[in-house]
Amino acid sequence: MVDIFKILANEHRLQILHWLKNPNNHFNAEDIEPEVTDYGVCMSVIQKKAGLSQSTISSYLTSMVNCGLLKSVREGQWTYYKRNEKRIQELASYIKDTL
Amino acid sequence: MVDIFKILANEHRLQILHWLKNPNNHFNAEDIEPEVTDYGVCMSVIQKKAGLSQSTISSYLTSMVNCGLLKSVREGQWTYYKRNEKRIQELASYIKDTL
DNA sequence: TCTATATATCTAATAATCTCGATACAAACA
DNA sequence: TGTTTGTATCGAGATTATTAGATATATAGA
Repeated sequence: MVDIFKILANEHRLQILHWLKNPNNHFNAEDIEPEVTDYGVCMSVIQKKAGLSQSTISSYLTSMVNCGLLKSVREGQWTYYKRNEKRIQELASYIKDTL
Repeated sequence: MVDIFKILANEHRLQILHWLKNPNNHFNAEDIEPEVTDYGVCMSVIQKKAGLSQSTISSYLTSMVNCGLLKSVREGQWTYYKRNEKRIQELASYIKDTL
């Protein structure tokens, strides 16, 4: 559980999580088709919006997948990321009932 | 919100929050009367249980008060700490609905 | 095969956090 | 007033996080 909080203890990662809640509200679907799909949003699109380096975003996203907050799918040369809503609700429940 | 997650991103602080959820289950009320009261639990009792230095616990508790997770009351030479349940539930709601 | 694009990994510099001991302050009490 | 107990603050060394650039890998297309 500490590991999840460590991931959330960063402005940029929180933002990414928020953007991915409603990708169409935060990423311009017209400009970036087909990088926003049912699979999620691909790294380069997230990276451009975040304004951090590609290596930083890559390691952020990897860590978010590792702690279960995101899921990823590799499709050709792209890796798509989406939220793991189940995990996020589990976190909310944990704080509500157990923390 | 990031600041709250930073506070939670530490094993010891998480433990303290958990101990204070049910102080009587975690602190021996007989040994330490009257340090566990309606006001909460005093610092020295928390410090002894945590096994970290007094200065560390003091700054942890202060930071937890500052971010709203705990409330404190000074009574004579003691400072008592208890959870801010309202704030904790707000955090759970934020994660559930907004994050 | 050569090139361009997307992603992943490695290395390193800077910044922040962790944690302690020393010390200061504050209250209780002999 | 001097001493003890509880708490707060300061300064510093060790550890961890942040973040970028360089480089490697993988895929798609000319």
